This record gives sequence, C-alpha cells and structure tokens, in this order.
Amino acid sequence: MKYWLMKSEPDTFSIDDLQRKGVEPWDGVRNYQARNFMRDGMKVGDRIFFYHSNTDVPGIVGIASVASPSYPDESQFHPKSKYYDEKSTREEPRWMLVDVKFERKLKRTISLDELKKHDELADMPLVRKGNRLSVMPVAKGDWDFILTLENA
DNA sequence: GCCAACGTTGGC
DNA sequence: GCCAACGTTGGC
Repeated sequence: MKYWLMKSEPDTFSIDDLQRKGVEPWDGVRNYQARNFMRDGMKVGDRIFFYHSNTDVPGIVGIASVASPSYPDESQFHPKSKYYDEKSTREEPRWMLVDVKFERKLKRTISLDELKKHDELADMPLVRKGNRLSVMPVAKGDWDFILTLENA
C-alpha cells in the first residue's frame, strides 16, 4: 500500500464533487512525472490525500483511494476537449490516468500554511517552493503525521 | 492579478 | 544537445 497526494482546483473539481460522484477518472493530467506516478506507481487501494489548490486556503481536505489500474485518459482523443493532445493515438496513448474513489472528508482543512510550520514535513515535495507537481508520493511517516494533525 | 518556478518547445 | 522563448502552475 502506497500513499499519494493529488491536487485539484475546487472551482474545477472539489472534494464535494468527488463525494457526490463517488468515483471519478482523474483526467487532464498533462505532466509526465505526474503521469508516471499514476501509470507506474499507483495500485488499487492506495490511499490519496485530496488537496485543494488555487483557492483561498490551499490544503488537504479529504481522503480518497485508487479505484482502478491505470488506463488511457479518454480526453486526449477528443479534439473538442481542452485536454486534447493531437500527438497522441489510441495505439500509443500518451496520457494515462486512474479512477479515484471518495473515502472521507477530513474534519477540517489542514492548510498548506500549517503543513509548512512542521519541521517533520520539511522534506515533502508539497511544501517545497516552486513545486508544481499535481500528483506526488507521500511517505508513510508523513501520512501518519498529517493525520494526527486532523484532531489537533 | 502578479510573478517565481520550472516544464516544454523549437531554432540552431 | 544547448538554451532562449514561451506557457502553465499555483501561492500570495
């Protein structure tokens, strides 16, 4: 079992949207490193911190899980999609995704600001300046530590 | 809305 | 293969 963090802009797709839908294909990722994590790293059942970016209080708002093996992101084949990639083909799809399943909301948002205050988390890519990865691994120790903050 | 960071593209 | 230009992310 591995642990991950996935960013989403709540204006586009929030934790409430995921709760309503239950399961959602995580489409639109167009960064190779993030794709590789989904394609090569994720296994069904892995745990995910759901993170809200580009919002008033960016931070971790919920927990999800990986609900499918990786498969091609359908949106890359649709010319009308804003995620369309003309260089990708069905024979050799460039972009892969996984389905993400709602588990629960956190009792409170654990803000980026708060995460940065803990020296224990200084090695997380998330709190590093300039980091823009939208899918990243989380060390088990960091995962457990962050969950203790929920009740603090 | 600004802008730093950084990934991608394309000319050479 | 280098690197300048450009585009995007995302905190602030």
